[in-house]
Amino acid sequence: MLLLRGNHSAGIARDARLLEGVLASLPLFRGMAARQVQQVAAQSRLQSARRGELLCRHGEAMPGLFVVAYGMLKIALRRNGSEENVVRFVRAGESFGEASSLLDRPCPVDAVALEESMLAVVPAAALARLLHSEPIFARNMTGSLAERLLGLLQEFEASVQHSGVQRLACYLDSLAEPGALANRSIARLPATKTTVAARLGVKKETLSRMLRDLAARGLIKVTGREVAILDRDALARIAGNAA
Amino acid sequence: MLLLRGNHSAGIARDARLLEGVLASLPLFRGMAARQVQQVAAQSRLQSARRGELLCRHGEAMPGLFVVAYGMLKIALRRNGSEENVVRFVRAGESFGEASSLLDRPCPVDAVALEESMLAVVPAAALARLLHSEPIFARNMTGSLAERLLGLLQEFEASVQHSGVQRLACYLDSLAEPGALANRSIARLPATKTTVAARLGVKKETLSRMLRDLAARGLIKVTGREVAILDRDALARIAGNAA
DNA sequence: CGGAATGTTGATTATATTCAACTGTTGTGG
DNA sequence: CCACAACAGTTGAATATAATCAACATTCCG
Repeated sequence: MLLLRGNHSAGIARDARLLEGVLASLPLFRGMAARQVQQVAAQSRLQSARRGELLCRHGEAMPGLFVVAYGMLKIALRRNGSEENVVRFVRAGESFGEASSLLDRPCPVDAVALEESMLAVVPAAALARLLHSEPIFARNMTGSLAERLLGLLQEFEASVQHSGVQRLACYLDSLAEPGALANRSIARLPATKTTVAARLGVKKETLSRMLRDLAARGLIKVTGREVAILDRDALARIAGNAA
Repeated sequence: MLLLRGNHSAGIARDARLLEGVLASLPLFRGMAARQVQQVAAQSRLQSARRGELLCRHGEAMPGLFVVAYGMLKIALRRNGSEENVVRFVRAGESFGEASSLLDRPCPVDAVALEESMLAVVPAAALARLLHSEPIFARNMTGSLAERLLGLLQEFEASVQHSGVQRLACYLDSLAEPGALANRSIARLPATKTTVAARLGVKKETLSRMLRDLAARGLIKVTGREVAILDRDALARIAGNAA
């Protein structure tokens, strides 16, 4: 068992509690006895990651299920050199790597920390054991995988059938804070514009132009990563319309 | 229990056997006792479909898990009117609808029979029961969903990062018969060119032009739905290269 | 503070769509 | 069995969308 903060027993105890807490809050372990979750935690390890650190490279063996305790990751498909396409962001409390861990397949994507992050890593072997011994876990897992599948399908649909602006409009809407007045809101981009562009499946130049044009039409106002949404209805109309 | 061929008891018996055989051969039910599979079959029904028949429309309630006994389906995303994008073809022995049945969500896609087909339909409720009572089934289901997820991810990758010709080259290669000489083979398109175009994420005109150009370069020879692959290596090179 | 990373803007180009006209194929009812 | 309508496929020209290239501006950490 590798923990991070060396051999100070106080640090270890703190880490163990963190690990347990992170796992317990995951939908995957919902409904399981606290003792069971403790056992899983005992088989897992914590891993910290600095900004830009690669947690898992495409084609490498999958170390296991990653759960984000704090920080944020991007899951990206890479091609020769610098071109990449971000599939999704993984935020605190979310996980990735279920499918390839379960099937013991090499990692199909790159996972990169976008900021200082802390992760719990549950080894594939532990997952396999749980899958056989804990029916609740197996059921939770089917649910999670099914959710992920439908989500990816939706992503696929958006990327294939919507234009760049449509995807942007839709994405901004999904980021919009629920509060505030009906037609206005604030969206805070979760990463650099370049990375958000990759998430939307366009180049940074294209995103820049799209944002400029939406701003010129008075629908939004961009200030760094803050995007003030001035006319949410119009934005939704763009997101939904053909062309 | 609705069976198809009316009340002739011989027909019913035949249908019951067909149903059972179809389910038993499905990876999802691997490792389960014959008696269990029989029970599932008893809760399921057969459904025939003519060419072009819509089995399941986007947004409608999901009747359950569909398993193709014979024939072929396309799973497609539709947008206003006629535009569509084919996610995958479902052949005999394959299934679809696991995820949305399990989560009891509306059907995320359209499913259309491409030819005279016969399907087994396992109601969502039966799946839910199995998931709770049969640990083997739950495990099989995680495996199937994980496979599907990785497959979709790969599909996603291809569609986002490869150009039209690359996707075509890759697809032809995947259809190529393994036999014959090393560098030559035959690929038979599973559907009309228009549908294959939708599968590749391009319009029929674009597919037509791409095929013409590949033929002009001597890499393939097209005769109706038959595509003779004359230089498989060159094709693979196109599929793999950037641009 | 200074250099690297990030973002903007314009000009040009690549890729695929759309529109339109036409040809070929298929399956069905008279 | 043929005629004919519906569907499927081809081709060219014009167009849309976003990528690429290049130059410059800004921001952010270290």
